[in-house]
Amino acid sequence: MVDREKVEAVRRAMPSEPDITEAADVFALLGDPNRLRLLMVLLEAGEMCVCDLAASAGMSESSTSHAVRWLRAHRIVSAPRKQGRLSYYRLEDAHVRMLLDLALAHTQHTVAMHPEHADADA
Amino acid sequence: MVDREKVEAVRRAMPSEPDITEAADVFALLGDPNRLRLLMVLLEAGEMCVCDLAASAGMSESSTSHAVRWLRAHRIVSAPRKQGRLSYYRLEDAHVRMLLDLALAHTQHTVAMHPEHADADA
DNA sequence: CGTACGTATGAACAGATCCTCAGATAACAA
DNA sequence: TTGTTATCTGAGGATCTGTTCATACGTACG
Repeated sequence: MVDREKVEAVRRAMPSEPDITEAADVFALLGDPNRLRLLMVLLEAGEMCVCDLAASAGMSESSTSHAVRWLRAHRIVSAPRKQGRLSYYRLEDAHVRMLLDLALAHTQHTVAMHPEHADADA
Repeated sequence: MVDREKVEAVRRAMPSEPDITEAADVFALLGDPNRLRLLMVLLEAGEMCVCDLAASAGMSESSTSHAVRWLRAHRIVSAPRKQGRLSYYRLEDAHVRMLLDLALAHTQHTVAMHPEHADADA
């Protein structure tokens, strides 16, 4: 008992399959707490080497390296700027930066709506 | 060989753990192509019953129901408006709506930067 | 009442995911 | 050179995810 007409209209307006899977890939990348933490660290720090990333995100250097590799493959972080033995990474993708900002705004939403935590006027 | 100072500064500026895991949860929800397709359908259609959602997204009604249940648990889609045997769902979360819009903008980014596909001025 | 339909739910299986461990590579120092 | 450090990479394995199948629930219509 499907509304053929409505369904057809919606299907025509849908993004292409490759676009959907690509978007889903990016969201999935942000969907892991450790990777998300790494990206938040980069958002804050601007540029960091693997060992500092690991320390900041509280994860092992190995899994950090794996995660960064994954993010690099999707052009979310840059290729490393190598300085001696250190590899410095940066956030590359402006859209992802916006997604992270939005997520932050969402989490701070409650705070924003209850500003009595700040020194309001008393 | 960790830069203690930098790491400490970043850690202090980080969002709280619950906020990060909550954000990661939302991103993970959007990270599945089928769920993302369902949400895109809702973004386009405004409101839809399970069978039309399934047809529009090209998935089985069972997995659609499972997916919607999951999205419902995270307040991303509304509780169903029941009309007879049909359950109508809507996008509930304004932030998620923004995330979806951003994702769409990203996928259409290439097109936007190469407007020669449109009748420019010639 | 009983049947048909739309939806909801649970179990179970296949596939993906992410971590750790171990080893490899490259740059620097002695 | 040899040893040490920072990073990278692959394999193994525990865990999670998402689908399908089967079934149950509630509503409408005879």
